[in-house]
Amino acid sequence: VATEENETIRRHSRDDVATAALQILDDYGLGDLTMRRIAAALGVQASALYWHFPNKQTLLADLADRIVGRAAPVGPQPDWRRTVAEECGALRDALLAYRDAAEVVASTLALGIGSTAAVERLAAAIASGGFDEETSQAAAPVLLHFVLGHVQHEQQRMQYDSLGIVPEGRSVLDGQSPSDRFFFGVELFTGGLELKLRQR
Amino acid sequence: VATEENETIRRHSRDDVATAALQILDDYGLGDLTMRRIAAALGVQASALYWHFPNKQTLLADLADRIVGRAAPVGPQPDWRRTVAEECGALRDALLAYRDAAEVVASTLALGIGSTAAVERLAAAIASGGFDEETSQAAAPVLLHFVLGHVQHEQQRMQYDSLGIVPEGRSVLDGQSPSDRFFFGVELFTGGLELKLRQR
DNA sequence: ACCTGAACACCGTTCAAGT
DNA sequence: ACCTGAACACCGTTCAAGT
Repeated sequence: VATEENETIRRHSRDDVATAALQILDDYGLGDLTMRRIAAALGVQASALYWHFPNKQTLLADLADRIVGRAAPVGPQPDWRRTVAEECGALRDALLAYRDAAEVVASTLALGIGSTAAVERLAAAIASGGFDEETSQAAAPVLLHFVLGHVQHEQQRMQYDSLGIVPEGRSVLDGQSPSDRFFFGVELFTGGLELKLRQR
Repeated sequence: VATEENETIRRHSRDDVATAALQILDDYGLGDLTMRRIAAALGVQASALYWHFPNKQTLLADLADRIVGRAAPVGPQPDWRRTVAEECGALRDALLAYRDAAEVVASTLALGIGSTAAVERLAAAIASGGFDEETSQAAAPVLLHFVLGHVQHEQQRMQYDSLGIVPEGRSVLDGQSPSDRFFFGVELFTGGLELKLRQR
């Protein structure tokens, strides 16, 4: 007879739900990421998800954590500005790995839920330049806002492009790649910090 | 007998709808800004709104334009960095004037709808520092992303505070006001540009 | 020119009940 | 421990029809 440790009667775990949600996010975008759709992908009723997550917001925060958590570790760099740039690049790559990821992370950040892993990594990178805690802690969110805003735009553009829509040929900027523009923005930040350093 | 130029039979204009929506946004927040609620405020069916706006997204874009359009003009300043800071401050004030305004503007910006007024003002301010078109055009969105991200956080905090929720005492930053932190971020940007200028 | 009424195709969430 | 089924209270949007 079947015993209670029979693994085959196991249904879904919290992890299964998050994985299915991440898949839907990447395949269909945030607009199609509904509780009903996630449930359907798991062959389950929407109400079943509420055993694993108290609400959709919490699920989204979990997805945001997973996305940011996949950011590659950054090794030692020649200087602190390079460290910050590499850290931002790693975060950007992690966001670009999932459709609408920047929007997901930005919204959970704005709601004050979700982990502080991203800001902390950036703060640590800045602090490696010899800045005091106060400066690092103040500068990190500034950087993060830029990164999220920039990638959000990039991903929006990707959407348009995949739909064949070409909105307004922006003459001047066409010469630079999104990646170039991104690191230009990062350099503006580190440049500002550099100046602060020199003025001491 | 009544003639067709009788003004009293006039119902609502596009402007009335936007004004009512702006009022609801400020009083109840973006989450409660539904087509049905706007219609109710005007004493009208939700479907009536679709005579004035093709969809909700367009309405939101219009609200974003109105909010940004209310930003105070900035007079001549002692130097370009001050000009940029004042311009950012004016934009911030305009956003702080309406509840959830930063989120409204950010979302329409991300969607690629809505006017480019905000970026253009910032680009002009930067260009006043003697930067070429390419640099100004690349730097302006960077700044805007920061401004929107920052104010979004401020407004989120205001929400929490009004609900009596106090999320995690952030020891280090408590000494600085949101306004201080904002202008610190702006200075990081202009500092980075300043450095670029000196290196030429 | 501006609006109604009714409908369509959805949402997130709750909760008693099942296994 | 995990899920069903049914319901609740909503959404945005369409469209024929009214005045």
